[in-house]
Amino acid sequence: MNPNSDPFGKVVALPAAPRDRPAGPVPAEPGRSRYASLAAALRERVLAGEWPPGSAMPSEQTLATEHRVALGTMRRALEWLVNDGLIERIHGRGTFVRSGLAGAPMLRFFRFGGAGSGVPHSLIRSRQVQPAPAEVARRMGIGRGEACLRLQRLRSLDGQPCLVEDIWLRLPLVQALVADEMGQWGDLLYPMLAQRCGVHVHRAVDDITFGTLGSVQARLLGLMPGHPCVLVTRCAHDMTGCCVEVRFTRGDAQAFHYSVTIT
Amino acid sequence: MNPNSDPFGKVVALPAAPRDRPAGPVPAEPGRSRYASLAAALRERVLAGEWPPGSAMPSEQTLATEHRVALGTMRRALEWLVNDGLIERIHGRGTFVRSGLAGAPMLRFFRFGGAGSGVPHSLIRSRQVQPAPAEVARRMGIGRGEACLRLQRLRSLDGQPCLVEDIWLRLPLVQALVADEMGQWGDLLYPMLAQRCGVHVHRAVDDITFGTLGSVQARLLGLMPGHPCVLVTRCAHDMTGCCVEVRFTRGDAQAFHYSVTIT
DNA sequence: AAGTGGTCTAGACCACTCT
DNA sequence: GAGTGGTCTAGACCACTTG
Repeated sequence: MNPNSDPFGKVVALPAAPRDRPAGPVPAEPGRSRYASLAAALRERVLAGEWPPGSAMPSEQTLATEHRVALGTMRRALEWLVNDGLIERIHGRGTFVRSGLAGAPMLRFFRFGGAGSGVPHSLIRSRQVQPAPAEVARRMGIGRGEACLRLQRLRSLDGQPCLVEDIWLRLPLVQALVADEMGQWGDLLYPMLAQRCGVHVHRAVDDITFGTLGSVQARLLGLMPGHPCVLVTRCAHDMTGCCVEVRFTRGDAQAFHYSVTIT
Repeated sequence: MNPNSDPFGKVVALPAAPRDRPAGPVPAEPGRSRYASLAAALRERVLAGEWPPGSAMPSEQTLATEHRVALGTMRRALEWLVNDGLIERIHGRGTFVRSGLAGAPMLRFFRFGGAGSGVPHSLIRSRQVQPAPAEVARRMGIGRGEACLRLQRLRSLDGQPCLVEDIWLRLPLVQALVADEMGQWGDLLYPMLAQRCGVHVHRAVDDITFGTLGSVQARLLGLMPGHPCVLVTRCAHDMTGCCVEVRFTRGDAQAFHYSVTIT
């Protein structure tokens, strides 16, 4: 594998204040391009919180000078981080650390009759601190039985229930939500996680499989028990790669549709 | 929308032999970067067949000289075409026009018990020239009832039938297959299309929905009629964007799985 | 007007592949 | 060794946003 295709595997130990380094070009490690090293180094600084999500980074010119590389090289490194989804650049304004996914709408997997207002309404059916079952623990990378915050949620479009969700959140990361006033919660989970817990969901993996509805789920959705359903199992990660959420979403298989393009 | 995000919308009329153009830099159209124009121009030359699929293009240095731009600018243009999937570059060897998808395996949507040899065995159950039904015609962008080559195929893994396929191919593009000796056909359709018809599948869109098996399909798969199934509807396009295939693939919904990552 | 990212240049040098 | 793509530099100029 080209060592540059994943510039983040190995990270150079860079002094906190690169200005203090001796003169001369950055020592590019053998077999690794300079911009790959730069990208890895910058990534570390972002993850360390030097520039919090949503804030601006120094200009490319400043960074290039700091790291004693040509502007083009620094641009190349920043480009990597853009493709990686860690930062975004806005012409004329600056370079910003991304504040995470606004939402990763489950609805993109479904096509329900109603035109829909876009974001479905969320009803929290229950909130409990519970020990993680085996699958959740495995996916979250924690010990079986460790405490999680569990939310059971029913989502509706135009008053019509369409998705049932079983959400497991990592503690103590979301401790703030355990006793929080739920009346204030919006319809979107991730913006709330960012706002109330400082947890920024940066990447989510959705696993899609087929199954049938249990009796409780069926009743909530107004369908028959055993009705075919789609199960979307999501693992959401923060910037550092830590899994902060495992979610099981079920919806009518009839309403499912998804499109994939191959090139 | 940034006019550079799709550099192929508008194409500069370039003389066939750019060497003959008057001296001076390429006239970048207003609001369009030079490398975007270059990418569009090169794309035209590829589509026109100047360098057939699988063959090498001139070196970046040669192209840069021909088009009277700096090397870096030409590299940027070529990079576009790489991301677009039209060409690929190999360090030390050259730049090549991609010969199309080797395969876009349907099996990636399924997880069947057997370890599997990778490519499933293909059995052609029928081959007929037939008028296109409404949906096929619509997706293929042809008139309803126009003649297509229809293949019905059963795919098996380790001797176990797993997928039924209903394939509609555009005529007269695949005319060579109408009377061809089927015994010679391999298990993969696209390499054969390239070899026997000169049709290179460059992009495929798969639409996934759920449904139930008809009686014939069920019998072929060894399942009960009405059994839940996944229906993958594929439209395959060649380099020029022309839809050359519409395919309906059905398999056991229980075996379905797919993973999507969001960033 | 000042500061930011985006484009483009011209050239040096390196790494890889073939013969 | 010749030819290819990949990296890196140093600098000019343009386009966009903000005060």
